[in-house]
Amino acid sequence: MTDLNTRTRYDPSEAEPRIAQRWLDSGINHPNPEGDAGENFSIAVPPPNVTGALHMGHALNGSIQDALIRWHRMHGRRAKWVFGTDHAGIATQKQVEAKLARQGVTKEQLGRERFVEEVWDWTREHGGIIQSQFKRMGASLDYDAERFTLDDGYARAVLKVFVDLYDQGLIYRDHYMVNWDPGLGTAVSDLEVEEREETDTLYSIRYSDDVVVATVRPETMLGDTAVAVHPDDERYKHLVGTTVTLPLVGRELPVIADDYVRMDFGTGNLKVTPGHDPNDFEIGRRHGLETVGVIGEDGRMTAEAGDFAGMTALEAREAVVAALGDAVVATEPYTHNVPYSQRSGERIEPLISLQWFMAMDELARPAIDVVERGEVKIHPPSQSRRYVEWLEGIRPWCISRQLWWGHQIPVWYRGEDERYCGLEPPEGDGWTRDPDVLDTWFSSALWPFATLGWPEDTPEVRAFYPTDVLSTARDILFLWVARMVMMGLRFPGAIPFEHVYVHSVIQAPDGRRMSKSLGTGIDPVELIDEFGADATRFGLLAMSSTQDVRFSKEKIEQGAKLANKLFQASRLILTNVDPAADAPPSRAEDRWILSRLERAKADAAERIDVFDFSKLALGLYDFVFGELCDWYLEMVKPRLYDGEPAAQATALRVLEETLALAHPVIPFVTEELWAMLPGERGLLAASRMPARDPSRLDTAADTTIAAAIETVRRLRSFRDLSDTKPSVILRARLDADEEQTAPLIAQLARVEWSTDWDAEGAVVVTPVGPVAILPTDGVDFAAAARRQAEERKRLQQEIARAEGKLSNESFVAKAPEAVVASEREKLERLRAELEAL
RNA sequence: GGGCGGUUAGCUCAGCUGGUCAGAGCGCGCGCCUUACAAGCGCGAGGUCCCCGGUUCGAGCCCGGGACCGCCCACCA
Repeated sequence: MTDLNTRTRYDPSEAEPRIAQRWLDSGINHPNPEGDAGENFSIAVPPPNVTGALHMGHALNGSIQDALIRWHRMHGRRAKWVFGTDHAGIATQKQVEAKLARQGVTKEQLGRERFVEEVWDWTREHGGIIQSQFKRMGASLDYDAERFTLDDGYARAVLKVFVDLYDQGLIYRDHYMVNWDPGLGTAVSDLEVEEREETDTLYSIRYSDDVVVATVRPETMLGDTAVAVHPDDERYKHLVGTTVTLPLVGRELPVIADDYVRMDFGTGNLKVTPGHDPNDFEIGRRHGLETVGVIGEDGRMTAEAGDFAGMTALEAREAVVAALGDAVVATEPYTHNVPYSQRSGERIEPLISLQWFMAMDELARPAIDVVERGEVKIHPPSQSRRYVEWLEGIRPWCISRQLWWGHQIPVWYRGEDERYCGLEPPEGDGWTRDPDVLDTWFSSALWPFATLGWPEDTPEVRAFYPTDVLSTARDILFLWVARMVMMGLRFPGAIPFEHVYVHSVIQAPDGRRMSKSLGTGIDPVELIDEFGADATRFGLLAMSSTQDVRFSKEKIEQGAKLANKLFQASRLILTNVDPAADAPPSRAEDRWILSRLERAKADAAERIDVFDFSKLALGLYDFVFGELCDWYLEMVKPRLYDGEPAAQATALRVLEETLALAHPVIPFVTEELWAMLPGERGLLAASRMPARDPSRLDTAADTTIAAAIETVRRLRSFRDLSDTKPSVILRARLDADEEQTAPLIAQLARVEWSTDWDAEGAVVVTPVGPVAILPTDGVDFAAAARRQAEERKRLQQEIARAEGKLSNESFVAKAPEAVVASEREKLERLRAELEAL
């Protein structure tokens, strides 16, 4: 162990690359596809964008999933953590478009085929980054079976699902109101739209003597095809069935009655623009109204807008208001929610477009059922309510995107009315393929099974589907998780995962969202550089929770301390034990640490079970610091130096098991130290977690050592308060019978037991009985006496409180006996302590 | 407009079914280079558990009301 004699500090930057390579070389990340999903353990990683870089969310989720994978692998299960990336249609296409723009080229100039080639080049160039970052984290993903949502096999799965759903009538094409992103030039789904509160001007516009409408978007009036009033509105009943003339345009608008209209808003007259407002669209469908599109997909006014054609919507707004002149009877500031595209940040333009949709009702029902029946368990449970409510209100999903990068829709057209949908192009000439691609989430929805080779009946599918856990942040519960459940049930015919763990979102230290654009992001790779991967993993797990949390560097530092502490403890133990040492525990402290270790093992198992990673990490820290290092190692040190076999064997055993227990959280340092343990033992990552041994739980030892520890604490406290230097050995007399731990207490508190029964001294009350501190040089007994007086006062107060409680008749009468009894015991104890003082 | 979560030590957070529950880490103060670790060790000071009512022998913990913060959902021009 010369190594440990010279290495005085654990250096993650030196050790981690070395260890990561050993794992990769070992093949443990790539389990054989044998057995069935019940006996194996699998997780499909939420696929990062192919050209993405590791952010805090990946790092946290990676730490969580890897802890689970390592834990279950160490329990003997074939553990597969499916790795791969997502083609991320919009995001990736945008990157390449931006790159081309810097070269002064547009994608149209290149043409579709060459543009897609460019994107492939781009993904190949930037695609390996996140993989290497996951490796730095120590994530034991199955890198050897990496998948990509656009690779051939995956694409076949996507097209098969499309064709099947098309054949079943669940996928259809329709002219329908969609969220149009004018910046990207594509439709986006409801989930990709976010509302922002804005203050605009609300214009009141006179259409006729009787009709005044209100709108924040005067330019849309050009597309009005009706005016609506509430059916019960007495003011306007006589108008229903008549028409008014639309100013500027001259179109005759029927006045219709519809429940949607609110009588108390404005005048109670609603302009109806079915072409540019989702509500008006619905009204239009109910009343068979004409639809006029005045804003085009380029965000400019169409020919339908007459004189205003070609203007941007905003320019048209001003122009329309100006043209209306006196017809604008009032303006007022108005605060309302405005839809924006999450992808481009552009204001969403609702317009009618020919798009592909997926009917969701039939798919949603089973996905609701499996959660309600508990076949899919969502943690924390509050999230399952959100999930169910969302699915119950689900609407058709717009799955087509006007992009070039993605799975092109497998539908061909010929002439006006011939249409073909299939896996292979149709026979014959003159067919044109639908230019649109599928929403990226369409392919992501197949992730848990398409990655395993479905629709083929592969050994991987049989061995690892359904997966066990899906871990993700809250924001894609609907976007992704719900859709995977629907597709899993519909296609392979089984739930895609048994547990959904919804982890917290880590916010910036000031509570804002971590984001590049706000400048609030923290790069996990920099954390790994500075503190090591173990520290980063530990810190992220420690700060995780069921709710959002603020990033705290302190937790990462705590992780670094834990890694170093284990390293130092190993140095102490491994440089002082004889590898052959073998003897059963001989003393209370040996039995105590084995008992505490057993508790720590049980505790960790419980935490893993309930997905409480914070307490898993912090519990390890508490055990290593608060029990193993602060106390046991300090107690056992002299015996280690003396070469006592029982001490050596116990220390070694506890170290070995502690390394194993901590491995899922801090894999690197534990693997490093494992290799230094005596004997040939292979990789820790491939080893079995030490079996639980309830026979080690030892209440007697727990009590004995807890008393000794408390005694040491009180003696140290006395030392400090009496200004006694640590170097001074206190003379003290133990006025009680405590042979078992008296030497231990003497050692740790630096006292020397005296048998001078006649001497007077300051009394320190301890759990093992009163200890008299005898006159010693360098001890300020006056200070100690002051301290003792304070202590006496505190005891008196507590006694008074306990007495008060016990003399309260209703307390004694109504409180459970055990509570009353323990209160009595407490009072007895306090009285005894006071007496001793 | 609905729904959910939060408000505990200077900071970040724990506190299970109401009865040693007032805690941890960091920070702060004091003291120590004690042959594993000074990025360490020991000791210590910090809290009207957001506010107001209520239930109870007893309430951070339960109930009602309020304040502030955050998130999600939603078709009100």
